[in-house]
Amino acid sequence: MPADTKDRIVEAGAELFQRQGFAGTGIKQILASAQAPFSSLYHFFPGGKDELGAAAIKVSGTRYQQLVEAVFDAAPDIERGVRDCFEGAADTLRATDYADACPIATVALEVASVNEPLRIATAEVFDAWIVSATQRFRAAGITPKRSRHLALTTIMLLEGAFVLARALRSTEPLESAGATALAETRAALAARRRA
Amino acid sequence: MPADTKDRIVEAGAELFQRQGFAGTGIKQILASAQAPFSSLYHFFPGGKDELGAAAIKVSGTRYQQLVEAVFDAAPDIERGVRDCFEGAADTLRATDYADACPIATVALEVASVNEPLRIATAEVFDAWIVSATQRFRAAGITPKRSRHLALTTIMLLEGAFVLARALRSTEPLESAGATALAETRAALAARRRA
DNA sequence: GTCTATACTTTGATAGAC
DNA sequence: GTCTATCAAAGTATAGAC
Repeated sequence: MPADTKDRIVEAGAELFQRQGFAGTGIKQILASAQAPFSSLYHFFPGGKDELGAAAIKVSGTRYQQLVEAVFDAAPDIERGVRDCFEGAADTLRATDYADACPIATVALEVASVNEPLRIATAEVFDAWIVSATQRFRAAGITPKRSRHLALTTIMLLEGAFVLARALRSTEPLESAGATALAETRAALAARRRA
Repeated sequence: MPADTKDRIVEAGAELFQRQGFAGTGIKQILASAQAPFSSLYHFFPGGKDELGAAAIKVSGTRYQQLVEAVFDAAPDIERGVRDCFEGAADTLRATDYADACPIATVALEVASVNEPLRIATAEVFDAWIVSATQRFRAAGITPKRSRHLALTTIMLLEGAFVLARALRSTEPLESAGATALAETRAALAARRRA
C-alpha cells in the first residue's frame, strides 16, 4: 500500500494498464482508482498520460523481475526455479480470473509502432529481464551464448503462454510452456556437464 | 484488394487493429483508411465497433493460419516447415519496420478481461491454430498428446518472440525461438522413431 | 447504399482560485 | 498540493434526406 499520492497513481495506472491496456484505460479512471485528485496527475506528471505510462511500465516491470528472482532464490536449484515460475504464473492467473499475467506485454504490443518513448520503456524492461535471466543461467555453469538463448526462450515461452492462457481461459499453455522450458534448461545443463 | 465496401472496411480494421490495437484505433480512422463512407460501418455492422472487431479478428486469424499452412505445404519436411515459419516471420517484421507480427495478439491481450465477445473471437482463432498445428505434427507420426504439446509450444514461442521482437526492434528473439522450436520438433520426431 | 449532419459521451489537458 | 470549472478534440453512435 503506497504511502503518498504519486505512488498511488503509479500503482493504479500499472494495474489498469496491465489488465485493460494503455489506450483502453483513461486517466480519470486511474485517478479515481487511486483516490487521488484529478489535478495531481499533471502536478506529478507534467508529461501527462505518456509520462505516467512510462513510470508504470518501469515500476511494474522491475517489480515482476524481483518477484521472479525471489522465486529462483527460494528454489533448491535452477530447474526447480524454472518450474516454480511457470506454476506460480498459472496460480496467479487462476486466482485473478485470468487478468494478471505479464505486467507490460499488452502495453508493449499496443505502443510498439505508435509511441516510441513508451516502446523504449518496455524495451528497457525486457532487456533487464533478459540480462537477469542470462546471468542466472550463467551462474549455473551454462555458456554465455547458450545462457542468453535459454533466457530468451524461457521469457518467450512465458509471454506466449500468457497470450494463449488469457484468451483461452486455461492454464494448459502455462503447463506446456513450463514443460518445454524445463526440458530446454535440462538440455543446457547436460551440455555443460559434458564440457 | 477487396472488391466491395464491407471487405475494405474489414481489411482496414484488421490492419489497424493489428498495429495499434483495438482501443487505440478509432472507427473514423478505419473508414478513412478503407475509403468508405462513415455511415456504411453501421450499415454493414449494426453491432458497431465490436462487431467489426470480431469480423476483423476472424478474417485475419484465418488468413494467418492459411499462410502458415502454405509455408508447411511448401516445405520438404516438417522440420523445414517450422524453420521457415520463424524465418518468414522475421522477414516480415524487418520488411514492415516491426509492425506486422501476430494479427490478433495485441487485441487478444487488450480484450481478454474486458470484452467477452471479442475474447471469445480471439480464443476461437487460437483454438483453430492449435488444432491445425497439432494435426500437422500428428501427420508426421508424433503421438497425439505430444503433438498438441508441440503445437502449443511452437505457437507460444512465436507469440512470445513477437512481443520481444517488436519491443526490442530486433529479430534475435525470432531466431532464438525458431531454434528452440526446431529442437523440440526434432526431439519429438526422434521419440517417434524410437517407438 | 450512401450522403450530410449531428447527438452524446468520454478523452486528455489546462486555468485560476485557494 | 488540491479544488472547481472548463476546454477543445476525438470517441461512438444515430437520424433523415437522397
